[in-house]
Amino acid sequence: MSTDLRSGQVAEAAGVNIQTLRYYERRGLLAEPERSNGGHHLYGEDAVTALRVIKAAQRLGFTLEEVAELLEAGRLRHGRPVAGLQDRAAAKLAEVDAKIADLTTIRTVLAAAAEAGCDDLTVCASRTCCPIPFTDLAEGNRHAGPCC
Amino acid sequence: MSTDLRSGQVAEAAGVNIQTLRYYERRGLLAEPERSNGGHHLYGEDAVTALRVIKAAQRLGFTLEEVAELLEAGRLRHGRPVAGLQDRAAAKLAEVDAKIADLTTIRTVLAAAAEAGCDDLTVCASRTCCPIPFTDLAEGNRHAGPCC
DNA sequence: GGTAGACCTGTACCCGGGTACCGGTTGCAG
DNA sequence: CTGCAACCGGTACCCGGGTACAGGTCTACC
Repeated sequence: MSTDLRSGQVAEAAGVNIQTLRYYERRGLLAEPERSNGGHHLYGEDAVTALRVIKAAQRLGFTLEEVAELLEAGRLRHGRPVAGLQDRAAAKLAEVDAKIADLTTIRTVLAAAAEAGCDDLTVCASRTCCPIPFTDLAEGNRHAGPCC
Repeated sequence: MSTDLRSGQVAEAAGVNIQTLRYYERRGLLAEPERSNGGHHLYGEDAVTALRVIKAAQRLGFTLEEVAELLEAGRLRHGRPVAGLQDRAAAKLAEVDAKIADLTTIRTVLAAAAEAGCDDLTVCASRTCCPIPFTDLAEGNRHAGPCC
C-alpha cells in the first residue's frame, strides 16, 4: 500500500533538497526506509508527511535537535506520559513571546532612530540627543526605552 | 589624552571576549589601534564606545557585515550623502516588522496547539482536528491561520 | 543490452558569529 | 633581574543547518 516513492520524489514533494533528506536521516529525524534490491531508498507517503512535520516544527521555532526529541518522545510515549508536545509548546510559546517583546523594543528604537534623523552611528554615539540606547542595547537588555 | 587601555581592559569594559575584539578588527569593524613599542595594542576610550555601537547595531538586527558598511558609510559620508543609517534603519524596520508578524503567526499556532491538547506531532499530522497547519508552515507561508 | 538519468556513499565545504589553543613576546611588580 | 600575568599572531575548531562534489551503481526505457 505504500506508494513506493524514490528519494527525489519525496524531496520534491516536501520541498526540500535531497541532501537535506539524507541529512535528516543521519540526524535521526527521519527513519531509514526500506531499500530496493539495489540499495535505493523506497519511501511511503508518510515520509512526505514526516518531512512536513519537521519543517513545520522548525518554523515554530524548534531546533532540529528539539524536533528529534519531540518525535522520539511521541514514539515512546505510548501510554505513559512523557513531557511531550504540550509542555514544550508552552515553553516555546514563552520563548516566542520573549522574542516578540525583544523585537518590539528593537522596532521602537529603529523607528526612533529613523525619525530623529540619525545618520552616522559613531557620531550619534557621542551625542546625547540620539535616541539609540547604545549601552543598554549592548548588554542585551529588554525593556530598554529611548534614553532621552 | 587617550587613556591608553589594553585589550583586556577594553574587552572587559565592553563586555566582549578578547578574541572577539580581534575578530572585529580582522573584519574591519574596529580600527587597528596604536601599538606600544612591544606591539601591544593601545586603545582609547573611543574603542569601548565603538564596541558598544557595534553590539547595539547587532542587537538592532544588523549583521556584522551590515554594521561594517554602516560604519564605513558614516566614515566616508563627510558632506555628500551616502545611503546611510536612515535608509538602512527604515529597511531594517520593515524586516523587523515582517519578523514580528511571522512570530505572531507562530505564536498563534503554538497557542492553538497547546490548547487543543496536541500530544504527538506524527499523530496530529494525520488527524484533521489538529490546529497545526503543517503544509502551510512547511512552505514558510505567512498569514497561515489554523486550518480548522 | 546499451545508455541516460536518478540514485548511492562518503567527504568536504558553506554561512555567520564567534571561541580555543599554541608557542613566543611584553610589561610590570617585587 | 626574575617571574608571572597579560598579550601577540596564527591557526584550528565550535555551533546549527544545510549544500556540493566525486566517483561508482542502479533503474528504466528504447
